[in-house]
Amino acid sequence: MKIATWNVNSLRARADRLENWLQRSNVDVLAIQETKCKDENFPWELFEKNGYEVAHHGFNQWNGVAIASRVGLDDVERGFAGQPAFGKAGTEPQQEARALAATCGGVRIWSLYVPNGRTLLDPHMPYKLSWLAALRSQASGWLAADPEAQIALLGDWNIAPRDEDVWDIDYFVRESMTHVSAPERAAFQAFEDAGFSDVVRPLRPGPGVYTYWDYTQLRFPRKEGMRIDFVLASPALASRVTDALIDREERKGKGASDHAPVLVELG
DNA sequence: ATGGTCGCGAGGCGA
Repeated sequence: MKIATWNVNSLRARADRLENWLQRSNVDVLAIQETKCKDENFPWELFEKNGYEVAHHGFNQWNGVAIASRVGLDDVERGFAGQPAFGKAGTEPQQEARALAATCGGVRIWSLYVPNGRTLLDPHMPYKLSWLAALRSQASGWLAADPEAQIALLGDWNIAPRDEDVWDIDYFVRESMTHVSAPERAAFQAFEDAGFSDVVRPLRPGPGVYTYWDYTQLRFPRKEGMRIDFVLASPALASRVTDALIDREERKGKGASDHAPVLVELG
């Protein structure tokens, strides 16, 4: 079985590329982030005609997560228990469309779009950290309830856990950039401490291996990217991994998402 | 080329 995660940066804008990619990648399950649409604008037929069931969670033009599967799609869950909400001062906090789960081929799949944080001093940064802490708390509970559970936490984590995961760590530190700060890295490490491991890095080690390249500043041709999209697997699932791939080719050309798909093969 | 980007949705925000 082949599972993958991809921040598509708008499903509608990426419909043709996504369809082509589904056909050549041969994935069984795809976790999608940043669909950027509500259900009524979702391209349901794109998935159906290619043999995939699909579940979507999206309120508006922001965020949005989906799971497509051709090995079953059961027990769909929108958001996670205790998922923090966010609202600007004076407005009602909203739980954003950033987490969606389904059981596909015996694996509990989570499609996750972790809040960006924006800047180190922005209110979105404590939101990001509390969001991650709340998810980790839930994920620890799933494993405690069943240590043999096959769980995959896939998505855009908006964290570069190691210095080699950005093209120039000195620049990030000097400019007080997000994604590399100690609290963000600690929030990511907490998942590994809870038993969820990055199953791609051992097979696709850095440096210089990235999943995201900013549209601006010619980041892609300059090979200035970030590794921020991850597949974290529970122990039982991690033991099944036979291969992994970051599809850098998909970042090329006109009309590409700024993220590349990340794939994991299970035996 | 001394700036260099997208997408949504119709001006500015988010990444």
